[in-house]
Amino acid sequence: MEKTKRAKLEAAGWAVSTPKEFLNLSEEDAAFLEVKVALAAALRGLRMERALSQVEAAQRLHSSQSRVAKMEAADRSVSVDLLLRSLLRLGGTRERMVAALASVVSPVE
Amino acid sequence: MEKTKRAKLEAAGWAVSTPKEFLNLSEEDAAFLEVKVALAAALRGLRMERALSQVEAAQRLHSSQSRVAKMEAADRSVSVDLLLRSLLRLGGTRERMVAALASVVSPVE
DNA sequence: TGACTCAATGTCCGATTTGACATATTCTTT
DNA sequence: AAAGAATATGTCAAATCGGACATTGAGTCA
Repeated sequence: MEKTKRAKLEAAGWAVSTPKEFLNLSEEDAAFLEVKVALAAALRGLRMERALSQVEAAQRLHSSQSRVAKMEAADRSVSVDLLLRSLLRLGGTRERMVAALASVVSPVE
Repeated sequence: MEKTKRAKLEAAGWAVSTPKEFLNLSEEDAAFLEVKVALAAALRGLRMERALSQVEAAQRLHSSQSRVAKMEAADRSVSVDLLLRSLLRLGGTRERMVAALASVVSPVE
């Protein structure tokens, strides 16, 4: 959640806790979200390393700036498929993908 | 590729080689496919471990038997999102997901 | 301040995905 | 071999995704 939004909600009397609790996510959905967020972060990291603007990245991906922004924000309208494909197209290795996912590894049960 | 189809193609005089070459896949698309196939295999493995039929697995996933079959076959109509969510819902851990992906890890460049 | 670049967000609509159903194929057991 | 269970495959309508465009906001430089 964005800082301003969080502040507004709290000012309005809402107790804002974890995203999972706030959004009523099941354990599985939370885990899935974590994966998505990790991949989104990896994409941003890769783009930064390559010193590309979102516009330039979009060109290489045959996509648009807005979609790149949404990918990096792990937007609802972005699938893991798109994130993986984009990572690979930007030159990410399989190792890198796995490393990104490994960063969220922790027991589920 | 299915056995019968491959046989038919070869009978028709086609030299059938690797899926990548046969289908004209780019390096990225090939890598993406590998990931999908690995996740599909992991799903089947998990279902087997749990000793579930596809019908039973479908019930737990709020899906259908046919879709489970397609998931395990890494069908075109199945997204990585669906595979990941299904793995998690069947009780797969993040470790397991990562392990499945790690099995396809190899240099891209 | 104004012009400019980069990034974020909302919306549209064509394309893809998905649960469901029907049907076919394969496997197992007798 | 026949019957039944398990699995595979084709299709479709509804839901979701994704590229594109417009707009906004935030940061930078002259």
